[in-house]
Amino acid sequence: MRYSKQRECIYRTVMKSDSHPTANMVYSALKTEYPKLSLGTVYRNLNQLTDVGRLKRIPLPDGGCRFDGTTFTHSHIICETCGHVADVMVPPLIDLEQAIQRETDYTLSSFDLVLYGQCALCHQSGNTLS
Amino acid sequence: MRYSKQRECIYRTVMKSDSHPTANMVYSALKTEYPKLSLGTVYRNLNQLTDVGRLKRIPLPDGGCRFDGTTFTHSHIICETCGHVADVMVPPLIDLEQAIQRETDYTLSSFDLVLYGQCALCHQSGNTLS
DNA sequence: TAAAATAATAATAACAGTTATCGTTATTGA
DNA sequence: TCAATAACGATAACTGTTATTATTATTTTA
Repeated sequence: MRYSKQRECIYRTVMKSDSHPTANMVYSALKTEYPKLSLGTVYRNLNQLTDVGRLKRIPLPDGGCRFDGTTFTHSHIICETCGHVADVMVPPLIDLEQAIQRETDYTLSSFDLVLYGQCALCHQSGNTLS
Repeated sequence: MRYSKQRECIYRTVMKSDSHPTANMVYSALKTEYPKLSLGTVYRNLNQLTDVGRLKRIPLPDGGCRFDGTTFTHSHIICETCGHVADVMVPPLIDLEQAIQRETDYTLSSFDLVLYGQCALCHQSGNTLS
């Protein structure tokens, strides 16, 4: 993996963001400073950085996906009203592997826990989607 | 919601399938018997049935999504090699709500637990993706 | 250090899954 | 039975993402 200015910017943008940005959010954040940046470049680099393990991919139920610079094991809670994504450390799911072995013939390798709810802002302001 | 022959077929196809079919799988399963069936109709009805709560949507990490006629609370384990999706009853995540309250300001409403691994067939045959 | 080799880029086309449009058909309630 | 309208089929459009290709930038090595 060769150095590139674009990759460094893209990586730093994800790292310094606390909003688990999408590819498009990264692109928007950078296009003012680097007007010639291509959206394809953003996707390519986010994927490469993910493959290499420097970023994590968060697939969303609507098909989109977000990127996370946090590497330690954690889950995400998504506000069903405004779409904000927050980090959560969940208690270790100790019984999980035993349950898998009991109920299926699968070999477990990893899991994604995605929580849904409403963030404090949307909750207190009574916002809804409809 | 008005009756339609197409909706009934689509619903029954998901219910009797054990493979958590995609919209396209439902379409393929029915197009021989109903050659004039439109893929748009399949999507429209799967979405309607999901909105009404008669089906559940399983969003996959690759952006695709599958549908499930099982209504009771359960999770899914996905074979990373062949893509097969199996049902799993996971032990109740008792400490989850407390962890959310401790760490975030979100109100929890639901969660999706998606497990990844390898099914017995792929495991014993040594299959890999690459 | 200069030149060759080749990753990475920008621009853009292509692609997959899904949703929207619209004229037609089928269900339903009066 | 017939008017109102939900649902349909066919197809266009849309969204998020990946592939292509000619060009540019980084790295290797002579």
